[in-house]
Amino acid sequence: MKEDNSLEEVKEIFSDYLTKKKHRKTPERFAILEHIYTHRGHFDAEMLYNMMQEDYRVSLATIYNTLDLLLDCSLILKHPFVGQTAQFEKTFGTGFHHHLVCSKCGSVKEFSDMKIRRTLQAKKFASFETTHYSLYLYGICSKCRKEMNSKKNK
Amino acid sequence: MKEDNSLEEVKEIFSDYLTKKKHRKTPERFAILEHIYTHRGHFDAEMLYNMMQEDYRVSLATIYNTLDLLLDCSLILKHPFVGQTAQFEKTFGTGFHHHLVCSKCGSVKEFSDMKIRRTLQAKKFASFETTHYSLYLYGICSKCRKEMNSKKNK
DNA sequence: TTTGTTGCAAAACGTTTGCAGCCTC
DNA sequence: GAGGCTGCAAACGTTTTGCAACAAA
Repeated sequence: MKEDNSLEEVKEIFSDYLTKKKHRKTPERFAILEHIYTHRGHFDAEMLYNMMQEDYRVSLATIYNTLDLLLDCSLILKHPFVGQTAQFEKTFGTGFHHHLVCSKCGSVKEFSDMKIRRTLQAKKFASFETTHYSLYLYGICSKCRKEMNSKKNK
Repeated sequence: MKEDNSLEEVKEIFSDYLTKKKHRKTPERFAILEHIYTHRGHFDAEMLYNMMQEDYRVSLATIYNTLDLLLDCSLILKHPFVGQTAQFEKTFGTGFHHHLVCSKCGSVKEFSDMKIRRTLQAKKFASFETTHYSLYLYGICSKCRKEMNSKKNK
């Protein structure tokens, strides 16, 4: 699947969703979707706002509004990181991955592990229909580990 | 391990931690710890504050301060649920468990799975020191599933 | 034409901070 | 007695809301 196709595909999904829910297809909404899908990695509302100021001006309120819609139709996901601002990520074309979160500096790295993935996907419940999962490993990244060690030696 | 012993044990851990870090052993800190460990389930700062008003008055600021200390010595953990307020949970005497979160009604259930636990604990990184992990499975709980089915049949 | 959506600014919310007085150590 | 800790209230940063103007259907 090519990047370009992915963008068109995603716009269509959003369009269908808006139609189904009887929401309006405003240029702002599609501009926001487009910026998200031509951007790499995680982002929060303000990063998206700043990024968009250059070529398509929208208000923060509209960004929050649209993020809710995109969440509802699963075109983005909201990360439950412990911290100040809500982090988002697009869901199409990113491949599967888990997250490493540094408890010290809050940095987030991604990793993939097939064994973990298989183990989790195999899990079934009688009275719960799993749609997706999120796995976060917390700890200290190498950068912070170095800083802590050098402080200790003082 | 009995509940009563667990409380004493936990107080000792906290006491040792405070000594080691050269922090003071104030009555407020131990009162907060005690309330947390005689309470079941998840809680947030304000719930704890309201709960404590009855028999030991502390300020919200002190609660936040103490929660940070308890996090630092791993007597509680902070849940990265998607949402407004930070959720905490005690770490001793609760057994290990993962979480099922219903995307429809937001209810949270716990489950245990040794295979998953072992797989995740076995994972090691060269440049990341893992301290803990959190796993959340999202989906639709049986109650919401029934509601959705009965709506569809109308 | 209707009514959902936008931008703006103000409000709300959880959390953090500054500071005077208190109480461990 | 010194300095960390507390309570209070004000400040902070993110997200939500109220409202008038606008534009999609």
